[in-house]
Amino acid sequence: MKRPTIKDIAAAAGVSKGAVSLALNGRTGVSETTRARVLEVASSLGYRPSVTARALSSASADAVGLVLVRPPRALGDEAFFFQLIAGMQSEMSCALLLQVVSSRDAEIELYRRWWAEHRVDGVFLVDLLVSDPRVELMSSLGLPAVVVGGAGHHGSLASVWADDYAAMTSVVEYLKALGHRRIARVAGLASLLHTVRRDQAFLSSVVDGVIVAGDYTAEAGASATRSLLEGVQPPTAIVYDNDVMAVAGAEVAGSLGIEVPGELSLVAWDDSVLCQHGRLTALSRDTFAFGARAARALLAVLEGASPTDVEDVLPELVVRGSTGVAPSARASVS
Amino acid sequence: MKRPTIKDIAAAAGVSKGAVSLALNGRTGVSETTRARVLEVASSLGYRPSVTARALSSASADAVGLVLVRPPRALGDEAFFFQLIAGMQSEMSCALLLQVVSSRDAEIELYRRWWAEHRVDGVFLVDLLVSDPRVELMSSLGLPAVVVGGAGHHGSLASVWADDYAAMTSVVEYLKALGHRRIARVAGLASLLHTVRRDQAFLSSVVDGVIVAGDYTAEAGASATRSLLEGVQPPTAIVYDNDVMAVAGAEVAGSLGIEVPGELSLVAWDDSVLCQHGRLTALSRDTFAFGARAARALLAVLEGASPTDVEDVLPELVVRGSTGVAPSARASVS
DNA sequence: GACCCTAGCTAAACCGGTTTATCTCCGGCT
DNA sequence: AGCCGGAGATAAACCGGTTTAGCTAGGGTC
Repeated sequence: MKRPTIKDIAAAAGVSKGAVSLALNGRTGVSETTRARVLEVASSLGYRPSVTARALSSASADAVGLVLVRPPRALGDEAFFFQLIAGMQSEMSCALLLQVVSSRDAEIELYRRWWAEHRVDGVFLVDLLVSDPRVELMSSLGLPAVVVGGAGHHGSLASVWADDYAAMTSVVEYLKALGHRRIARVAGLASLLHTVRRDQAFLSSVVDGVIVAGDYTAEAGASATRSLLEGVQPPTAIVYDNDVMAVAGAEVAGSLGIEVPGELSLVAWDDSVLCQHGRLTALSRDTFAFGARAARALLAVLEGASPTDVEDVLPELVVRGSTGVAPSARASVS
Repeated sequence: MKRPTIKDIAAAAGVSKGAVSLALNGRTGVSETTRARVLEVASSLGYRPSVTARALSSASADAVGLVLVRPPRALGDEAFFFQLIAGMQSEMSCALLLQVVSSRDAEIELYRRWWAEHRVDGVFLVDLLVSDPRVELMSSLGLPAVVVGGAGHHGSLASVWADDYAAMTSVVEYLKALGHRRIARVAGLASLLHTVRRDQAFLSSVVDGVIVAGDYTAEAGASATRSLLEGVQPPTAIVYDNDVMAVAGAEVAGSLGIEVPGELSLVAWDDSVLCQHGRLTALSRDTFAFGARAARALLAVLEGASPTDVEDVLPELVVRGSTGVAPSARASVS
């Protein structure tokens, strides 16, 4: 089986290849009668232009790219990215080229390759680092890109982000209002920009705070929680950087016989079915909508709009059963 | 910035384009000394071949495709697909072209397009229907494909599958051994092949069974469970077709004051963090490994191996707190 | 020495489009 | 009548590779 090409149409319509190209792309240079005839022939032959061929002559590749740096096995548990991708897809008519690599270097190499090969029209940049070489790379390559989730301005790149600083501050204020003073934070990867941002917000608004590093896995959440609770001065509240660590932490607290929220309050960052069923108070944002917004931003850039920074709505704290008045505060009240 | 092309290398090495192509692809027709020189020049210039251009002359597209038919919003909750994709990626060196569409027709159209445009070297087919037009399409197009999750033989296509029939039978036998007689099944979409297969297995091994249709959403799981439990003769055990529906069902049972597993046993199909935290007995399979296996199968087909049917390991029943001896059986014992 | 074969390379066509240069024809203006 | 301009079309170059046909030089054979 063989698909019709532009040459077949040209022959069938009795015109040249060039004329067909002009006609199909709605450009001037052919008469309306000829254009109509060409379109007629094209549709009757079931013609579909080849993106591959078109990409060769420096036009659109009809795809955008996303590279995730992560051990593949860990990826499956992170609903965040899948939600994000689903949201992106909802706003995109073109395809998404997705590849998972295991190192930052491989990621950069891949972006170079995709660019060199005209494989994508633009890319999403996620997991922004504190000083991210990709930002510089994109502008030097001239590859349209949207920074997803990195607060602040990034060179000439468009970005879509949520205000992690304000969100963290609001969480801490909420806990402080409940009487909590000794508050702990189980953080995500220290190399990520939003981790630093949340760290800053946490430290500047908390009274007596401690930060433990984590890596988003259940194991990290459990061990961090254990070390915090078995320490000399255990906190009365813990804020986790994702849902998986928070649920694991809740389990550890339970196994240690510590009552939630009576003796310990827990907050998860990013809501999910997991938090809903664990009755965990969580900082909720609509990741699907976030992805959709990112996709729109990228499409806008591809259409020539000047890159803008779009701030997402502030994450909202969904209070469930895992947070309550601090034990010390309650003691002084009673 | 401009990437070096084969022409640049030819000029730098003082040979023709054709010779460079032969040299780079390890084909005969150039002397070893010339080949060495060309490779030298190529690497010093940081040359990367353009897949786009290569695809034009009917070679590899260096990508495989996956189309998901689903309302995008619903996708994010289905950890199954993300696990699957993560597993696929772990075994693939090439990129995955992913697109979510909303109708079966759009899916077929997309496969046609990708094929016509040489955009992918092969595709994965998921969510196999009872009589699936895609199977016929693939062989008529000559597009290499792997059927993922559809038990049985599908024309000339390779397939990777788990034995749903045997798995369902083992679940029912397990429940029967616990004394359950009135067993219900909350099924997935009736159009899917594996749903039918599970239905058949369920009906042929159960004594007094009833099947309620669902669509994998929490809402469907909840309403199906409610109608079952509020019926005249409520079942003593329910088997759900996925984790989301099972967890929702457990919640409904709780809100109705029905004790699990005292009065009602629950089993989920496909294990997940959700089941682990809900202490739900679940039929567990390694979806990540399943995806990896599918990827290997596709790569094998691309390399010219004749298509084979690979049977995945049988899902394993992980018994947790949601299943126990049937109430009637217990009554007769005491 | 004539003949043939083959290794090693080049030139050119080809893939399916886009884009530019060129060519023709027709109408309007002075 | 002569000139200019623009619309409408074509041929050809181009994108970056692959592939094929053809050319040349050298070695072996009789």
